[in-house]
Amino acid sequence: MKDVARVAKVSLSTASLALNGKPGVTQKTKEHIISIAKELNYKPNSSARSLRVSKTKMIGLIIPDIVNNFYGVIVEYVRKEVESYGYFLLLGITGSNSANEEKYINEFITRGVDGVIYIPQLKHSDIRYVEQFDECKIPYLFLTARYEELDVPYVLCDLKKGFYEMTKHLLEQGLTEIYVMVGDKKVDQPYISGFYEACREFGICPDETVIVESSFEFEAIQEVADEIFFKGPQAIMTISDIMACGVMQQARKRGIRIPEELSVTGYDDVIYSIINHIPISTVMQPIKEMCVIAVNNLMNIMKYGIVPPSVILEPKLVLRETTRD
Amino acid sequence: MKDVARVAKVSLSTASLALNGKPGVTQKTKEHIISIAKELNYKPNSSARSLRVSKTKMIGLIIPDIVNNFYGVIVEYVRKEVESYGYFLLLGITGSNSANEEKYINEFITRGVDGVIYIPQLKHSDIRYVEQFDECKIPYLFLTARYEELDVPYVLCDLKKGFYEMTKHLLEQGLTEIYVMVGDKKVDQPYISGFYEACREFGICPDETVIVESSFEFEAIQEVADEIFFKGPQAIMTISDIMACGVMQQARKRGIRIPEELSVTGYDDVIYSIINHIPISTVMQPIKEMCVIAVNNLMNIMKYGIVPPSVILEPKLVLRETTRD
DNA sequence: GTGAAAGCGCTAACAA
DNA sequence: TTGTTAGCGCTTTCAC
Repeated sequence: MKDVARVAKVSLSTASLALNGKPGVTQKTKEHIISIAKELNYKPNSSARSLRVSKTKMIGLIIPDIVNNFYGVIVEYVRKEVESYGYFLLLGITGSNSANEEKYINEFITRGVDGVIYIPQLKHSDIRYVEQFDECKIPYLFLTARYEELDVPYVLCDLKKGFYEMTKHLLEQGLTEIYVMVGDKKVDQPYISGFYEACREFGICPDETVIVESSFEFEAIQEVADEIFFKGPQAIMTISDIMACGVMQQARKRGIRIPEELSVTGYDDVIYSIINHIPISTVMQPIKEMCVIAVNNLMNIMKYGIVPPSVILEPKLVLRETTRD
Repeated sequence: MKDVARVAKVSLSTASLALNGKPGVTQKTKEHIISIAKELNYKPNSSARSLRVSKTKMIGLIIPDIVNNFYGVIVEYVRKEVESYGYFLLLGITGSNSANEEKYINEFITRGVDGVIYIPQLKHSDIRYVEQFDECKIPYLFLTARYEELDVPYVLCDLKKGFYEMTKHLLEQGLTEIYVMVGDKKVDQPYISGFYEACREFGICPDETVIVESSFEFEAIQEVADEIFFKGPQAIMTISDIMACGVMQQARKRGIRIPEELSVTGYDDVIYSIINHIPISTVMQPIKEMCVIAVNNLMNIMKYGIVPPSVILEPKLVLRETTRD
């Protein structure tokens, strides 16, 4: 910038004002300076600017896993929204590992992000990590999750309700032998509650054995599916579209016809449910809306310090071909 | 840091040395300083450091699309590798849009990344954008692509060879009515060349009508598939696993049995080919290897200024259930 | 409307 | 081994 100022024969401060489009410079000198800057191929140094103004124009986003399409979509929407505000997105991918979550929290603080959108997988024991953001006065909010013990704004979709609706739909079709495949009974409690609530309304009360856990490894899903098949299920509900894919593949190996002999449902309504050879019935989370609201709310905290109310969005059934009509 | 130094009763520079683990400080004072820093919850300011040392410890990665699993996997491997060197990954997602590519090139320069890994989709007319990196002396290399007119190191997988092998495999099974679905005939020339080379070896020379273009929209793929079905194909080869999914879904709608009546092949060997109800035969790109080599090569340029030779890796056929044995 | 100068937090050369 | 100091590139207050 020094060079630009020198060549344009103005002072450093005038150059700065002009290049940042701030008032206090004649239209003519401004244009002159800008043209010189272009000529010299001037590129501002954002480290210097950040140091000076204590703002980096960066927003951090912490997600568990980028390979999963669900988070890929989130990244895309958050990025678009964040950039529309003139910010740049910094991505932290934790692999659902608490230590990594802490690592990225620190990384973001050190790099000086102006705000953070956080999809936590933090165990309750490690929850205090996030308070670092409070100490450093960095605005943040949770996306797709919340912790009752923490007074942090969040935006998420009502998982329990989605699972409740899907269960109800299956029950209404007269299906009773329903099994539920989850990742972790504790973590996935909302889905399980939704399931039991619907059952209760239909006057049935399946015991705990219908809830089965599986890791998210594709082979593991298939093995667990096999175990369920053994019990003669009429329907297998899962908590993610990719799980549903695993169940269906195994069903094919066993010659079980879908949906005639077995209904299978996913959750999230991401690409896996759409591209599968037999499109999968699932529960839609309004991902785009969640992301837009999250970014807008964060911006409000950043700009005006007002903390907007947390929001819980409605899920929606998407019935395709793995359930009967 | 000033506070840390004051509380520890040492000078700023001593604190700096200690906190950065540099020699020139007694073990004892060092530990003392570090403990004080922890107590005060000191977090270094990387803007200041970057400004001072003209290094940001950030690597930029430019990709076309994060929703696509192929790039998601790349991000994951590149991130892991980059972080093992103590760097932080900055992501630029262009949506295959030249203007966005330029935007991120500038963004990365302004933010001062120390190096860039670039998956370009740049039209040849816009190719000069990348020379900005040269002007700013920022090391960079291409991943999954190269431009003959540019003397920039690259690492990629031999697309032509992969398609050649798959075509040969199909031909060996006696299939002759083979159609090829590409995105853009120009861009996807390597695949097409591989196809024709294999055909030539088998003494056949299909005319140009067997090569059909489709956008990557899922509905578009299905429509194009329908058009091909009309011509009575024995096999449809595609250039991506997700395209193969689209073809297969449409085949199901038309009651065409796979692989008995129709062989379908994908490309890349990413998650879509694995989780599909009928697992898809495809061509594997050694993504992990590509990423590791790319990062290592970039580091070598950054550290020693030596430009390692570009590399072209071998693809591998992965035969699953959408082709006959 | 324009310029001079201070200082953001840190590192590194040099002095002690 | 430790301390003093200059300066990285930029913004912003204040004087002119």
